[in-house]
Amino acid sequence: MSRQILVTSALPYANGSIHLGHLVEYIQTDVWVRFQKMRGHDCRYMCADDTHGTAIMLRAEKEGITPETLIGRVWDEHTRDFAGFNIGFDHYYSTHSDENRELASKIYLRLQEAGLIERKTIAQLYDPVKNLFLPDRFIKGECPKCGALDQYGDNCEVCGATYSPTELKNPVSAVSGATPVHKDSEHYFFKLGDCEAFLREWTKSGALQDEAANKMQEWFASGLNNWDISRDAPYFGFEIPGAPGKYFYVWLDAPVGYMASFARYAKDTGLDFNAWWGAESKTELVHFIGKDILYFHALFWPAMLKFSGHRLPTAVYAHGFLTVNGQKMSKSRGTFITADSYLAQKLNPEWLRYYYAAKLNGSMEDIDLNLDDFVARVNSDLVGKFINIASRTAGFITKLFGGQLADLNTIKEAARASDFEGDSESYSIGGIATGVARAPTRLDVISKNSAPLPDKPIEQFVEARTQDILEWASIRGAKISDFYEKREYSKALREIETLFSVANIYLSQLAPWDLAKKEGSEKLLHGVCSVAINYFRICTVYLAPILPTTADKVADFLNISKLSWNDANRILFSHEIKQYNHLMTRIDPKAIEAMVDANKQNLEPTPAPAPVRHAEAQAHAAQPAAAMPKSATPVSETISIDDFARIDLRIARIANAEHVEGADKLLRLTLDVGELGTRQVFAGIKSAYAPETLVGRFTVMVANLAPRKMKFGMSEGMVLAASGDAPGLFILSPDSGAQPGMKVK
RNA sequence: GGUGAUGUAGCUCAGUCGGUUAGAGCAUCGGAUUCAUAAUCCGGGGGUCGGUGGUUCAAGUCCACUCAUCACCA
Repeated sequence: MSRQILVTSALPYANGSIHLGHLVEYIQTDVWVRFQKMRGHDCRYMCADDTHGTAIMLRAEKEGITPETLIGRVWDEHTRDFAGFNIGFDHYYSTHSDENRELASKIYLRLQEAGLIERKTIAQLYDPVKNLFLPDRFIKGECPKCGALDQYGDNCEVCGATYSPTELKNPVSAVSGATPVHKDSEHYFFKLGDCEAFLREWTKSGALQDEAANKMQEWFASGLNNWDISRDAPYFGFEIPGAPGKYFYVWLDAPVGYMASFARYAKDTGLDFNAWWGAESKTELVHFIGKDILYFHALFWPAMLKFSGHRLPTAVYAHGFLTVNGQKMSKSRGTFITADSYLAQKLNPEWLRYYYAAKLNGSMEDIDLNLDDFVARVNSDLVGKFINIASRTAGFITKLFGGQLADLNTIKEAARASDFEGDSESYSIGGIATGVARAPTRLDVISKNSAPLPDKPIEQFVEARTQDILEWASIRGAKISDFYEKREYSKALREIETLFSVANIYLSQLAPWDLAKKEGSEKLLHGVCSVAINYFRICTVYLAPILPTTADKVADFLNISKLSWNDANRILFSHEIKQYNHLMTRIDPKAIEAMVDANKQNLEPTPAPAPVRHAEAQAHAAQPAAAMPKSATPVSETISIDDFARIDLRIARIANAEHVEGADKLLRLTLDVGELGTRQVFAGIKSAYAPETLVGRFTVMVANLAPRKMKFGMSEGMVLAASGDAPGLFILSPDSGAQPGMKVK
């Protein structure tokens, strides 16, 4: 029976680029969604940008643009990055939408009717210069416990203490540098404490992983506090109905964004919103999230849904974080890798999808991206064992059999031609048991216990054995689909990798290259290669949720329509396939190094903490530089705007960069300046940059600097770079979106 | 600080209700092979299961303590 499933991933915050940490979640979700769709279920994948909050407001202000412009630009970047990794959202929206405003207001009003909203005046730190209440993360000062300097308002990174911002010694506003003052304000609270009985019950509904349910018990034990859902103006968000000057806290309307994204999608496609979100909905609602935001999705969100008359989540699946080479992602190590920089190195997104899948399971454990292991695993398993099956047999089909696969009987005979023996748990070839025996096989269990299992006599297992290698591969699909369903992708891939192995053993045993030299073996040769191609096709079906692009390429190569899960139960015979073109190349480790280098040098002013989403938590990514006065180079003499306008600054793409023979400090850059053509510039940046890491980067150049003849040739401009007393040299980069030739002003 | 999770081969990970000699892939070493965009097959070596103590006929697995790492603390 076909299920109706609405799936979401957490909404990325519109204040930063998508990086490889984010992608764990989107890839995890996308694989699950694609799997469900392949099984024939009606599955819809919703997401959106999370766009509200103080951080967005200040970031836009700093850039001199409206928040709307900022979130529009980030939406473009995010959707482009996601498309680059084949994340197949059915709809990707924004929380800054009419639908979201309406739904958030409606939910709020219903909670109010239910008596779950209360007002209370609280004192908060206030920036008297910017006239702004300060979120915890925008206040810095000395830790009240250990006295460490320059700590955020919620916890100390030195001693780990947590406290409230009012306890901070010598507090300073990170926005203006002013000393914050205490100021009273009336806030609106959602009475979460009143929902405890319901939440305790819901915890047992099976929607949560065991680990998460344990966590909930912890939270219940420490007591549920009411939730502050309002923020004072100025704030970028939705004004609370009936409360002028008060805005919904970003975390209130963020999860409503799931609903709003669907509402818009439903409007556009004619679906019935209430059938999916009404209290009586028969559909499934599945949220994929990071473990950091469990609190919001396991407490606030179900309580909001319940008491506003909506359906509840069927499942909330939390995953762990990404580490790179065993450590937290770090900008200085170059392991804070953006989605964009991965794609810019022409790395295949399916490699990463495969590697993540090989690591992912249904738990909240962190997963590690070990870059050496990444290269090894993709090259040997994915390309060497899987792709190679087609690569090594397709040539025979094309050259000797006119691209035509053998007929059904020939294939069936060839599928039984090896010494292959398999039951559903293990297999052996030539009498040598291989592979799957990591868990005891059922037959082993029987001999170990020296008595047949009560429900299944040993004869059944023997009968269940098949000598048909294709049938065996087909049978294993049940186990694989079970693992996909449970998000145990690493286990699913283990099974699939066992299939690769069997195919290669089969081929080495039947040795088509020998058959091709032997008289009278044409039929067997044809059969063996056709078996291999069919086997490859079955593997592709199992891999398709992880490797959608490759699966499409395989379908094209095999000259068939898009693969569905049931294709693993069919044999393709007497069918013409196309000529084989290589489906996937190996990873060049140099490209990985280059990507890491590129991320090292692309240092933003401040690091964002790894995979944290959402406003206040990520606020220090938007840290203004003005916060702390520094001893600095004195400012140069004042100039007029006209003086400044005389300098023609342009965006340039570094088309080429090379060492200059005989020069200690210089690199020769060829700059693409769009309509202005190309310029040759000698830049004194050899000490800081390897030429190959510069190619393709965007920077800013002075386009109207008088050309200067140098020993090595003409220099037709100048590249802008920052340096100070400390060692280091940093060339400027525009935000993505800038095009060569654009004027900087 | 409190709570939860994790720690198994050089690397990445399996290991179900405690049960023979702790498994796989990669890496490494030896052999075979040449159809394959150097990719496959066979075999070998490699382990104090973080540490200490306990329960048990039997502990990677259960218990206590301890060390390290990670996360959460609204």
